[in-house]
Amino acid sequence: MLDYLKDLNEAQHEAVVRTEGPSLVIAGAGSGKTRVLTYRIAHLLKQGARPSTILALTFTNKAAREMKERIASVAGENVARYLWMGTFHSIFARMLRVEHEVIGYPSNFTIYDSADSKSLIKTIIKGFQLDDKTYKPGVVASRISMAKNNLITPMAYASNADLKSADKSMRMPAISEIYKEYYKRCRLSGAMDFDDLLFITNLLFRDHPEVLEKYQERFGYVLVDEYQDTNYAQYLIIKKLAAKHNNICVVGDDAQSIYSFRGARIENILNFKNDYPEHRVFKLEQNYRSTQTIVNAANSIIAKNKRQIPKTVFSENDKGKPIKVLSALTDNEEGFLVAQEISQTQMRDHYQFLDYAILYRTNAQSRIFEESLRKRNIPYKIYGGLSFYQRKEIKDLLSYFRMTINRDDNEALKRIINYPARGIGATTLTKLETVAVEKETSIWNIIAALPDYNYAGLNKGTIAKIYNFVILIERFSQLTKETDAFEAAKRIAEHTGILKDLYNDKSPEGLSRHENIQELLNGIQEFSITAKEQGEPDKLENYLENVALLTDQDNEKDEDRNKVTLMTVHSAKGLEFKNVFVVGLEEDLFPSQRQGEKATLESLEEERRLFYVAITRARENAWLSYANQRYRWGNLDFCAPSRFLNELDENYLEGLNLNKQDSGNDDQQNRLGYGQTTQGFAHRQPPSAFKTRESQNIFNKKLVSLKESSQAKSSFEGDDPRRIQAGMTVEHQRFGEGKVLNIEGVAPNLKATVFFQNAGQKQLLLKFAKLKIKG
DNA sequence: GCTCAGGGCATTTTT
DNA sequence: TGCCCTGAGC
Repeated sequence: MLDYLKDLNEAQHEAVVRTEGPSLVIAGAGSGKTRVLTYRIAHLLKQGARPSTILALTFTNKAAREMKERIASVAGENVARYLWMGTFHSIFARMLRVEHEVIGYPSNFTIYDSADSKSLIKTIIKGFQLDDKTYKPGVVASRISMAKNNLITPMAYASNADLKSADKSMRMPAISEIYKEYYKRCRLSGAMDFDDLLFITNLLFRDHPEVLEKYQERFGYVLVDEYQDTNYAQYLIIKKLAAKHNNICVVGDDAQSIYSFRGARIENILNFKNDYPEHRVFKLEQNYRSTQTIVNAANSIIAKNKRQIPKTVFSENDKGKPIKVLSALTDNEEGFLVAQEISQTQMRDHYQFLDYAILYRTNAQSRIFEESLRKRNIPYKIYGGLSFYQRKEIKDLLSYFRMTINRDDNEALKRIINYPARGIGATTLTKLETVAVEKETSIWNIIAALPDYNYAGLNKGTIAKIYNFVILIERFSQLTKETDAFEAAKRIAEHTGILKDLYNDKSPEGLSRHENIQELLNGIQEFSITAKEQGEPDKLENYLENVALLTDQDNEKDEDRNKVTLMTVHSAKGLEFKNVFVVGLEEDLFPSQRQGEKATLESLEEERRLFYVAITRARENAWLSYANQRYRWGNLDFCAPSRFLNELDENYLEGLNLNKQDSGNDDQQNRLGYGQTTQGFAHRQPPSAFKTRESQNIFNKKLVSLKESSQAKSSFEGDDPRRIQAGMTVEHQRFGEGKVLNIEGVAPNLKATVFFQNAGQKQLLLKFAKLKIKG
């Protein structure tokens, strides 16, 4: 019995079996955190705790699913099914649907994703006649998000002097008004945004103690994964829910807290001991993932950080090879070096492609590596960028679904009222929206009862078109009630003409859009089938409940398995690879080292942790690479390697060849800069680390040859005719691939002579010839 | 109501 | 370099 406990070391074992009272599990990178969490739950179940009394919260669907599967394999599927296990957002969305009456929302409330939020904010800004260059919707959205994460209501915001003066100094004094209006309109639309799911849960618990008590009573055990990433709203929910039984177990690693920009508070984990004086601490310090070299090198980076929970992460694995530093003079060379290393080590040491990951700070950095991998025919996959559920065609179809479930959903209505085109344009929509705002109701309520509103001043033709739209949605609503999710979805896709529309579009983009719709329908079919099998509700409404909370990483394809992974360091958290390249380590990419940015001690420490997270993804080998010079936004930029490279203990490195100099204290470093990064013509000076004569000479020599060849070398993808230059490879719809011989004229009358392999030399007016630029 | 030329702007991201 | 936004013009 309990043989699963045998897999655990002493610290892990303790953390699993001490189930009562508050527990803080400090889990260093690769120390078996997920294992402890799952075994702890399994252990609770074995000891007789009912699954429905266990609340386990994670940050991603993937983490929740994996944990659930592992528990199912230990404790049985029938038990695992009844656990309250999921992401913060999905669990509390579920709770809010049950408790909708108390908070004055419909149970079928829509969940607005960030695009919906932004678009609503944009309309509000326009409606207030504010300039959206000053009031950037994204910035306003993040202010509102910040407020909600800190449980500041619109009212509280308006009377908060600090926030108001901060807004004023950003020249956006009206944010508090926008917040108020945004909050109101979400309610009128029967919609919650992501932050609302936590914010309103907090309001629910604050204003309805009887509801809080019900859940406090229910959850005998509360477990939280990645506790260092919780924001204030999440922190408070957990604290309240666990207050009765006090069986709270949080697992996390302060050294991996890298999400402060989205409201995560490292204080939550640092202060756990104050919140629960009678707590126990379990430290998982043995790293099972990586070589000693990697673990020690990573430790040496965060050693400088002041605020941390003391711990000694160690590895008993092989010492392993030193971390290799690749210093390239240009970004192209960096890409080349990385691809070369992959080819060589892969052949020499028989690795598969899935054993490699390339990690970078920003998504935009992926391009150069894509290119270099493509040149060597190395298969790769990229995470990040446009997610499946964010694609236009998917959002359009989902908006139809949303409208059939919650007709007050203004954002959905605005997307589809004229898609496919039915002659209801922007002017009409503005009129309708104005009336809706005036009457404090949803647009649907206006168009469903147009005569009551004097037809909103519309002409006869338009009224008829709107009437048809209303009928269509009514019909779909009926349909979704009568049939299962798949049948309803399929019929909607057909009847709206979306499917046919995309089917007729034979361009590559149209083809892929059609495929995407098919893929979505397949997913819905799968949902319908499983729901039926498990005896759960199988209506479109039920499918829609969670789809807003899904992301790309929730549907990985099989054919993508054996490929090199390209992703940001942030999204690599929780993953591991045998071989990891941490690339683009220029100082310029780290705000704490960028001139003109205010670096706080906190942000500097977080960047060290980011670097720590990156390195500890590697099991066997790690590479660190940087380029001293790259094209950024059309300018030649000089970069120094990040200071974090200098902070690494060189005993663990191979190939670091810098003029190390005293880097001074953090404050001095923050004021160091190497010229300007402004847009325009300002160029940077070579960094001081390269000011020895020798390195300067190499630098200059390389630079000259680079400048000479940059024209021919430059390659990119896109179809902006302004970017087309002689020497480029382009693709034409009819003539296929060709080489641009010369360009004359200025836009819009750019003429290009292009040599096509199959069609000979052609003069094209770029205005009419769509050329896709190829790498 | 749609298309296209030109301007302007660029962290990290899960839900 | 890529791409989103907008206003002008059809």
